[in-house]
Amino acid sequence: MIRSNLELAAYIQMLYKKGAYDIREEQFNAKHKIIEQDRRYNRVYVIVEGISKCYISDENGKEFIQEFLGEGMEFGELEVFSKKHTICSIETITPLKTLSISHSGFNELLENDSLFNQLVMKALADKIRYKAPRHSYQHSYPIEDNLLRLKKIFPEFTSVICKKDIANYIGVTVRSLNRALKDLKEKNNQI
Amino acid sequence: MIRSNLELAAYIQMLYKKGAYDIREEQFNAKHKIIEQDRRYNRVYVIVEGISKCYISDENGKEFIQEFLGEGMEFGELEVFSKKHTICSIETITPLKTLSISHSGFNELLENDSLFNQLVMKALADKIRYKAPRHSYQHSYPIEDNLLRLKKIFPEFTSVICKKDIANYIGVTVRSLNRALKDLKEKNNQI
DNA sequence: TACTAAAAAGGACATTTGTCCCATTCATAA
DNA sequence: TTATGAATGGGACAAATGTCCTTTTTAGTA
Repeated sequence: MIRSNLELAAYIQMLYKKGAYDIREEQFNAKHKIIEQDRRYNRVYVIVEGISKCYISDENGKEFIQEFLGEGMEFGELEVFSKKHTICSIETITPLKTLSISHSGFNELLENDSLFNQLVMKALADKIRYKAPRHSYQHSYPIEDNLLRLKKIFPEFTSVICKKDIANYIGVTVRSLNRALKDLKEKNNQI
Repeated sequence: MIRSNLELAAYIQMLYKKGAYDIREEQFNAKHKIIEQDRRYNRVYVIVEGISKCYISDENGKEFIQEFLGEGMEFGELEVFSKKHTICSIETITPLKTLSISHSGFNELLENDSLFNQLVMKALADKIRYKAPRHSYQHSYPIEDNLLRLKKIFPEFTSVICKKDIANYIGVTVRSLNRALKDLKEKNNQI
């Protein structure tokens, strides 16, 4: 549920310590919007500490959360490959510490550092691998099943992530989420 | 709706003509399952001609179609980066012509051909960019809106793709799809 | 402490979608 | 040509989810 990539986190920190390229450290408070949908930015970020959410909002303001990003997850990288606007917003949930690098530095690294290249390639592949089953599962199973599944992979999710975000992650309304939680409680399946 | 990547198609054909690596041409009939979920394979495919579907099936046999793949789309590449089982099945819709390359050849290309590396990287990024808004849109809009949207980006979709596949792509039952189509017809919004 | 806004919980009802059927059409193979 | 199974279309009802609203709880702040 909260994605991470410890290998990438370790590697980017190693690069940072070596003082290579123009890697920069940044800190953000909770509830800070780092990236806004449909804009252009010129840095790629890797999370070193904390949790943020990556979401799409539609014209009615509805949010659909794509993933929760934890240590080692990168964002802003898609726009390096296809020079278009961002498709997601990124907002911190907890205070966040990141390392970031400019598009040109990122490209240099991809070109010259074969291990970095492989790590980024694998990170992209993992995002795809992860998304596919999640959406199909959510679509074809009732809310209760989705909650039990979340509980299994991340037992304390209800205390870290607010109801609205959980609902937007599963793709239902808060009302429906509450209903499902209540029903589970009555069945003695505490969440 | 039917994804394509003409740049990659052209590039892989150029490599094939040069006789480089171990690129091999293959043909498949319609309704042939090329890749089965939860298996291991050791080749990466690029579609040169035809249409196939990429789908996940659950334990009840329900299919959820991830994308329809057209010219230039690759499949089987995710398993090069993370050495795990396939997450999707690939089945042809029309007769299909592909070029394929072994995992080791693919890795060699990534390592030695910087342009190929970039094309693959971009292809992965595009798969992510494409998936995100699609799923969130499907989730938050009624079936009719989804159909009108499909109609806009691919007007003749109903004649190329069977009802079951369209339903599995949108993530609804065939019954619901038929209901929506009928309602649209009554509103004079022919599809 | 008292006030305020946001988050959480849930009642009542409407709407959408699914499930379970059955009838019809279409394509294909015997 | 006939037989067979798949694809299509839709009726009737059940179940899941959304919408709209109100109340309660919580957390933060004057």
